[in-house]
Formats: sequence, structure tokens, C-alpha cells
Amino acid sequence: MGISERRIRQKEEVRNNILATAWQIVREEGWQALSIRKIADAIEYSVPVVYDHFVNKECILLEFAREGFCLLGRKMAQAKGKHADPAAQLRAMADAYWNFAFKNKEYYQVMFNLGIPCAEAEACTCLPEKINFRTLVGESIGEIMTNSKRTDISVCMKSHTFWSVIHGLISIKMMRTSDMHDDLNKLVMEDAIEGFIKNLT
Amino acid sequence: MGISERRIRQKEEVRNNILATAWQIVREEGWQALSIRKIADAIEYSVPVVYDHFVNKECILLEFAREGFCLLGRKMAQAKGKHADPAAQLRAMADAYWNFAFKNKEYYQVMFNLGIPCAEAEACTCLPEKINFRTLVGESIGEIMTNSKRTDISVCMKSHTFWSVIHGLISIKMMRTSDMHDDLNKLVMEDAIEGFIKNLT
DNA sequence: TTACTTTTGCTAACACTGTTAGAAAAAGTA
DNA sequence: TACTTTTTCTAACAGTGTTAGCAAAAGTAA
Repeated sequence: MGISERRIRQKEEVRNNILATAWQIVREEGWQALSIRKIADAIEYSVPVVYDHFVNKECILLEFAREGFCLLGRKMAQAKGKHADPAAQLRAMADAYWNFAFKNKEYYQVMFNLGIPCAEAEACTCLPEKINFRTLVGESIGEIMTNSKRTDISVCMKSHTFWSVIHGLISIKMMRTSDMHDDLNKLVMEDAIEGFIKNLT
Repeated sequence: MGISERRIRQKEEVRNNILATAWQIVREEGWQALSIRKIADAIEYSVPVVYDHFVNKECILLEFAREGFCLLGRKMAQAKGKHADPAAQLRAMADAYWNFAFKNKEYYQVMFNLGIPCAEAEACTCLPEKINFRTLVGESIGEIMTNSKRTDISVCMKSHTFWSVIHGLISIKMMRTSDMHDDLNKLVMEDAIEGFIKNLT
């Protein structure tokens, strides 16, 4: 009987509709403007229907956070793939991370600024390959570090630093309205990454 | 006539009471639990009285953010004062910043994670001296950079990087529940600062 | 002390939020 | 047609920030 199949399909459709509508609201009015009632109004259903698909509002946010981590992972994998030299790979990944953050502010915000426990989302594995930006960075760093004699610090810790440096620069730039010019900001980032790479060996 | 003086004094008292009560709520239940009604209940006044002292809730948060920036500035100035060598000053200031963040999570959150335009608060000048952590860091960095031949990047930009590196490490550590051990995290931070200092010359 | 003015503080509401219990309507099954 | 399951909605609860407008208290001048 294809009835239950159709039902599942229709339910999925409503779910996608909820997410698409939510995303539109966020893009137009920002995260703080997103409410269950607004979504319900827009999809022309009553409020409890939204709760049939997501146990609460945070689950909706988490969905976008996961999407964001997947997208970021793909972008970084793509950037990395264009280079063979591990240092060049790190530079390209930093650049990809930077561009992702500012071309997708809404994603970046839900990933890091909305108080969602990001550990799980961050560790998400995007099909077809297990793309995780921590491991992506770790591989390149590992390559560079095996050629050096630094034993005081691990690859995992250096990956953490790499991430922190970029995230710090981005999150500070994002919260300050009138800061340095964009070009200067990117220059600062590139200099920081260059220093990081030097400090690996 | 001392009547109006007394009135001002009493009004100030209520204001301080509001802030003290708000701070207690935040320490006990976190920022998201802070509401005007809870404050009003605790100080045994009605809700609109709170609005006689603060035009809105954000103003209360801003007050704490300012306090936080002052406290941080003092801590860093104090740490810096213990050393003459600019590199040692930077290490000490990074350490002070790190300790401030984790010993005063509530302050750090309101300063950076609550979506408050921090530009003004950050630029706050604490009496008696004009203590601003950007300039504090800038001075030490300037000293090191005048002895070098780097002309591609300015002291201001390097100060920005210094701040970003530490902030990045802190804000990532803060949002991840079970991450590396505390000692390892601090080690990572110290390594990052060491790399930063090396990259100044 | 009385009459008037200013200050102070409160009640009650408005317009929202996330969330859920329970009833009604629609759809599918025997 | 009678019954069951699924779907959907109305209406509420318990909060939130914020404010209009009125009552009470305090201070001032006669």
C-alpha cells in the first residue's frame, strides 16, 4: 500500500517547508526574528504542526548548524584539494573558512554564536566522505610536523590552535560594526596563518 | 536643602540594588535567566521602577559589559607592570586575559557573547588611568616591532591579532563542554602566544 | 494646617515568546 | 456504514520586554 509512503513523503515536504521558511526569515530579518509562530504563519499551518517535526526550537537551529558544518567542511575539502603542499593547503583552507564565514554569516552565527552545543554538529560527517574540518586541517599539519622535531605539542593541539586563530579573527570582526577595512582584516588573517605555519616546525 | 541630595542618594541606592541583584541572578542561574521581573521581585519594587534607572534591559547588560572591560583592563595592566621586557609583558597579559575569562565567565559572556555592540564598552577608560587593553598590548608590541624591519604589517594590526588569538582559544573552549584538559588548553594558548611573539620580528 | 505641586511607584495592560493539552476534523479501514 | 487512526487546530499556560495612566506619597507655599 502506497498510502503510508505518500504520507511520509508529504510529511517530509512539510518538514522541508519549515526549514526553507525558517531560513528565509533568518536571511531577511536575522536569527532573533525567527519564531515558531512566524514559521507556522508562513507555511500556513498552525503552531503545533511545527512541533510534530521538531521537538523544540533549538532542534531547528541545530539542523542549520549541522548544515553549516557540512557546507564548511565541503568548502575546506575543496580548497585543500587544489594543493599538494601541506602549507599551501592550510593557507587555502584558512581562506575558505574566512570566505565561508562572511558569505554565510547566518550559518556562522548559528554554528557558534547561538549557544548551541556544537560538539556533535561539528563532528558531523558529510556524505559521501567523512569530511570534518578538524581532521582535514590535522592531516596537513601532521605532514608538516613529521618533518620537524617539535615534540612539546601534538597535531591535535595545533589543529585546535589553527581553528582558534581563524575563529577569533572572524568572531571579533563580526561583532565590531566599524572596524578595519575588509582588505586589512584579511591581510591580518593571512599574516596570522603565516606565523602559525612557521611555528609548526 | 539636603532633601534633593538624599533623594539622589536613595535613587542611586536603588540603582545599585538593581545591579547587585541582577548580578546575583546571573551568577546563580546564568544570563538567560535574568529578567526585569525577577529583578523587580528581588528588590521588592514593581517592574516600572527598574525602567526609571535603565531605559531597557540591554542597558543593564551594557553596564556589566563595561564593568567587565574595566576589570579586564586593570588585570592586564597589573600583569604587564610586573615585567620590563615587552615579550614577557605580552606573555603575562595573555595569561591575565585567560585567567580573567575563566574566573569571570559571566563577565566574559556579557562582553562578547550577548550581541552587545562592544566597541564603546571596549574603548572604556578606567580611572584613574586610561586603561584600555588594546593600547596596553599595542605598546608592548610596538617596542618589539621597532627593533625589527617588518613594514608589511602595523602595530595596530598585530594587536588585533594578539587579541583574536586569545579570544578564539577562549571562546572555543567555552562553548565546548568536554574538550581537552584545562592544562593542555593553557599549554596550547602559551604555544600560540609564543608563536605570535616570534612572528613579530 | 491647608492647598497645591512634584515626585514616586504601582496596577494593568500590550504584544510578543516557546510550548502543550485536548478537542475536532479528516482520512483510511473493516 | 461504523470504527479507528491520523492529522490539525483552538485555546491555553507561563513566561518575556515594555509602557500608559492613575494613585499615593512627599515636599512646598499660603
